[in-house]
Amino acid sequence: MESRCENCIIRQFNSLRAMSKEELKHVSDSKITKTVKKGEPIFEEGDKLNGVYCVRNGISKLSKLSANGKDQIVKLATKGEVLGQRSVISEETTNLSAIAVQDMEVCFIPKESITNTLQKNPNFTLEVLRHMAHDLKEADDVIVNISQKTVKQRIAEAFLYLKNNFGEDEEGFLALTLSREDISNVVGTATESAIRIISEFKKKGLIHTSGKKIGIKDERKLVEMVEGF
Amino acid sequence: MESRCENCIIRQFNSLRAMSKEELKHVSDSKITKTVKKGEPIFEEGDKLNGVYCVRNGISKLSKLSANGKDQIVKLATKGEVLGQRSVISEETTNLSAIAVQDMEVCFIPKESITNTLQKNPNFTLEVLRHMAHDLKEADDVIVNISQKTVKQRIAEAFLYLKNNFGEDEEGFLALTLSREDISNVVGTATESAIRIISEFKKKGLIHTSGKKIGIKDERKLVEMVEGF
DNA sequence: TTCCAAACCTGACAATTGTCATAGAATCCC
DNA sequence: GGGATTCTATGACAATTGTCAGGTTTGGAA
Repeated sequence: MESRCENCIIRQFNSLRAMSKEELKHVSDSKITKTVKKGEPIFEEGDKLNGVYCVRNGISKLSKLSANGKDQIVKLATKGEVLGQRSVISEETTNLSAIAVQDMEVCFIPKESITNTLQKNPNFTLEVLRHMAHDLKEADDVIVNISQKTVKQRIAEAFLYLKNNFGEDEEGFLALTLSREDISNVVGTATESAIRIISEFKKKGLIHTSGKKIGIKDERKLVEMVEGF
Repeated sequence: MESRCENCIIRQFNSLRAMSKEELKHVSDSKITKTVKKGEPIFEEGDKLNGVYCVRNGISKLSKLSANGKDQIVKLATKGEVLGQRSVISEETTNLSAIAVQDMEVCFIPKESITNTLQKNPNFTLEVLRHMAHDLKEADDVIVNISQKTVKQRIAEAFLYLKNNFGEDEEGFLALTLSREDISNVVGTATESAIRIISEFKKKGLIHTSGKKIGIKDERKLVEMVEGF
């Protein structure tokens, strides 16, 4: 894999593309590439982050622990996304945990590179701002969905989301396989409820499964369900 | 009321404080002060915004309509907050409606003043970024609360939030009086459920009411309830 | 003041969802 | 390969929440 940020394609997908050559060079010299195995944390809620993590490969769940001991998954981050930005910008401990749901490769970028650039390069700052504006809009959508839709609708929506964002494998299964527990943590429900609804979808022919893997069979009906029919 | 932005105290509470004198002068020359009566919209979901609105007085609810016809209130904005920033920054139509829940006075600032400054003044951009980072963190908290807490807990939490953020009047009632429907739209539940729970709280001596007005009587028990006792 | 519409409230019931208990299936590790 | 552990699955039940269908109160306009 390319080890210089200047040549890293991933950069095209995130705010780092607004950095100047010299800034990138500096980032590249100070960055550390890490591998994170499935199930391992990149960072955990409450950590003080000394930098951000640029995802080169794999997928991470960003979650927050609630008082009753359940995790709520707030976002799934993939190739090209930068984790920990918010924490570094507001100089607070992070409010979310980032845990790999697949083996990952990430680049740790010390916060100095980021904060320096934020102060000097308005284009970069603006680019980061645009990304955050987008995230905030998505968060608003999540709020409305969770509060106004039934668990059934939210699960149907989650499957469609997984298909649209992470695609399918050759056999027609969702490329990103989440445990039943993770699925329930995405939609904000009990694991048993999620399992039950998955069984129901299977019986109705909306999806097919093989072990943990889930494939979408009748996308149209799923869409209708999300919309409330 | 002071009509020049340079002298407006409100500015101290938001990102406008990072503007230079000349930038502020420009904003002040192009701004338009408007009054908005209770119940009237400042803008509505889907509108293309040509600027942002700086709240000088009063309170606005930011809400999003769901497929089933119910509004979900995502945030309550008060004096000093700037509405519509996200939409202007990402150059998209707004995803939220802003409706006054009290009579308001707002300053409309054309987007050119904002976008120009965003490109030229990194301090301003960084300041806006910090605010948005904060909003995003709050949105994450809302997601976790809504999905992991019961309606009862969320209503208790809403009352505490209203007290902490908007205070109480001389008689000990919450300074911001919301309709029962608005309360239910904040916590994401049916209006009847909200009313029922409010009655229950009253019976248990946690709150007292007078018409629409609600006052907190036993803050400690409300806090315990939110935490799950 | 009086009337009307909107907001508030309550009951009854049904649907949804969570909890607990238990069992089978898959996976990991030695 | 076998045993332990984790994940998946299902049933039974209870709790929560939503819906519908009335009432009552309140507030504002004529």
